Amino acid sequence: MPELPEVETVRRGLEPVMQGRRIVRVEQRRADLRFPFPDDFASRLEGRRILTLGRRAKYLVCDVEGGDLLVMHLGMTGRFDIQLPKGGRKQLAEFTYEHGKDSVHDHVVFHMEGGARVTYNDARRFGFMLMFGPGERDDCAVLKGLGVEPLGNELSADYVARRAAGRKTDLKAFLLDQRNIAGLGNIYVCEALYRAGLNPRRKASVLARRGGTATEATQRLVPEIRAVLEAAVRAGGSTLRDFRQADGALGYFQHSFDVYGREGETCHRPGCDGVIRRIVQSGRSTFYCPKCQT
DNA sequence: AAGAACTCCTGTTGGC
DNA sequence: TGCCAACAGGAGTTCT
Repeated sequence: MPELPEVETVRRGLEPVMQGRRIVRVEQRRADLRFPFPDDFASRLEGRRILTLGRRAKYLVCDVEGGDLLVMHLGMTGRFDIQLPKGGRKQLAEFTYEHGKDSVHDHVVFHMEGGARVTYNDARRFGFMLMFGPGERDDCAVLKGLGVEPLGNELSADYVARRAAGRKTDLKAFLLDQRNIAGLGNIYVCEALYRAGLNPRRKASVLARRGGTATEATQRLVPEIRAVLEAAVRAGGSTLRDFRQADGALGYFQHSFDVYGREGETCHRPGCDGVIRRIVQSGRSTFYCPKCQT
């Protein structure tokens, strides 16, 4: 659920309490999420420092002291809550930690040096945590096949044109496929296609080269993907159902949606009086304006 | 081999 | 109010 902007928002929230800090203790409350936890999950982390807390696409990636790579994915409903010790260096007993009513879905608690607690909660358990040793990290399966990072320099009209060549799938599915561009999800694909004025049902091959250069559609789409993601990161992500920033604050980009969740409402584009439609593609809702997305 | 369908799991929402 | 079906931000696996 969380797409790139939400994961980046979570990363920024966790960074001050996790990066460079030692994990004192790990409470692992069940054997699996979407996948089983790694063997010795807790013991491989306890007593070790998180050297870096990074993000790749929708994954949180931690370099752990000693050479392990910790890879975490939030799935649809994963979130982290941070509890800080009241007044700084106090005892655990003095935490103002209130178990939410859904604490049955608190699956992992990281107790950090300095007293912060970081709790992973995930109702649907589509998220996961995996670890890769020094010899395994280079071919870590979940990260290996990912396409380019949309906010990085590798995303270009040429790259997209190359990936889209000969593809018979529609634009929506092409952009959701993490092997092409890694980090987009249902919401931001809808929003980017809207901004670029492209109909989600068109074939991905409209993005392929014509006569040696990327098409005008591709030239339009690529900057819009960047723009919508950057704006969403600036807004702290989008809050729909469960998403919160790690400090409990709400993201507010959902107020800027042009199409997502706006079925039956009027198109925002100046001069367009289209009505936003919802269709189903690849089993997921697509929202678009049939009048100005062509 | 690409593309589509199915699957995991729980909570919320909307219609009757 | 209760009940039930539809739906939810993801993505690996399995089919055709």
